[in-house]
Amino acid sequence: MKAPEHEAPAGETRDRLLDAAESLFADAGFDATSLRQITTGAGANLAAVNYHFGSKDALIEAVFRRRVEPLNADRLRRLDALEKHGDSATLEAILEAWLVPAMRLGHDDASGGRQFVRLLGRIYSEPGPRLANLVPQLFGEVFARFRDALARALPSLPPAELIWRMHFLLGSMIHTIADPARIERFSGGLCDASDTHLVTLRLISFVAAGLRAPLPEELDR
Amino acid sequence: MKAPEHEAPAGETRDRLLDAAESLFADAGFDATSLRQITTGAGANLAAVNYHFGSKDALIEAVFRRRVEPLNADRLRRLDALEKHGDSATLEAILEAWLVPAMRLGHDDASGGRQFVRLLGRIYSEPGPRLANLVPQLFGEVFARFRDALARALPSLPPAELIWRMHFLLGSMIHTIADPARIERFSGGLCDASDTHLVTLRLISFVAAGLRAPLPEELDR
DNA sequence: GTACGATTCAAACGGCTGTTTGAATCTGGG
DNA sequence: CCCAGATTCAAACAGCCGTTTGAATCGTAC
Repeated sequence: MKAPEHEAPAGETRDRLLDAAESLFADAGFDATSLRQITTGAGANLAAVNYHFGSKDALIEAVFRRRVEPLNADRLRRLDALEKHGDSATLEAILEAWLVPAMRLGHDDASGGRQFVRLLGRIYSEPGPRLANLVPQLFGEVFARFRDALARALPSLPPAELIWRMHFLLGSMIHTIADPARIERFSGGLCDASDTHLVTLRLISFVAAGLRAPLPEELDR
Repeated sequence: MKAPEHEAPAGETRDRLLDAAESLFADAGFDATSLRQITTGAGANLAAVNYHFGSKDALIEAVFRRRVEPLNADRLRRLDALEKHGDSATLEAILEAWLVPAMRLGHDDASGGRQFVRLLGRIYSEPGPRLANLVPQLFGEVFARFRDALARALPSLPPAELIWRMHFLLGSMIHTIADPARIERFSGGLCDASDTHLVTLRLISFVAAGLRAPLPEELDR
């Protein structure tokens, strides 16, 4: 009942389908990528997707789940480590625990992480009901954990204002991580996104300052 | 050679096609929206799109051009007004000149602006070569004008670092404008995005603080 | 009124889509 | 050895896609 020891291209069919789908989705989008392209790219039969996943939509969801679960685990592990040290963690340290795992994933050329983060940026702007319920499902728990940690690091910020600022910082991070080459095109080569550490440093200093900004008087009532 | 005085639904066929396309694209995306849906929604014949625009891709581009040109004009007019007052404008005022026109467009229920801004958020993450060259084409000149204005307001910030921070700020703004209801879902109703003025205030105070953040020592060399 | 260009229309084009089917093949356990 | 279950396979399914065509219709200028 088990799969064979050796496969033609590499690994199990199921994984090869996920790899091919991930890469093709990143390049062309979900709708523009056909099951025939995916199964051909994976060296599998056309029916393989429906056999292993049930439908194209279920395949898309599986592509996300495979990467997001380790990503969430990495983020939570770092946050736990921070909170173990008694008093509340630095703002910068919390942001680093959120950002670094995604940044690492996006620069991991060995696995398909680089392709995946491009999808991750699209999960928020993708139209239609296909991914609508996926974001809270995938990230809801981790969001809440980081929100609480940030609230402890910024005790004078009202809860609703914290959510607003987390919303802004999410925008910055997604925009940056999802397409590292974008800023190089955008700046005409003036900016260099190859050094992950420096990008992280820039992004954290930007959003940390935004989080710590004094409340406009008009909102302080 | 001119069109008739009165049309069945409203306005010229060309405009009705753009309206229907804009709304359908916003709801379902470019690929998932068929020309048949668009022409039916516009009360036009299936061949109308290819007659008036040449192809579906050209229609997509026309949808963007129609709204972006007035948006750019509004932004530049505000920036010009700021720079007329002799010395360099406040950081907050420049950001306002950038943000308010888009914010207004997104809350204009009469025209299809509300639908359009959802597309605007997608133009950055949309895969494939279809929109690849459109962003610099539509926004390149206006970007450059605002970059120069920001550079004058932040004279101690190195040029490359300014681009990085503009990149972050763009992420926040796009994320916020493209889907005003997102934060209400995201916050479980705790946050209210209905008051444009307050949202603008929050966003500007966040990104202004980020722009003014001191350079991390590691980058200050 | 008639000729002309612009616009609309119904119909068809070839091609690609996601999914299903039923038989063939493979693999490990009794 | 052979059977049961898991996997693969080729083929076909109905349906929708964007685009093209050529004729019909419209409004206007002559």
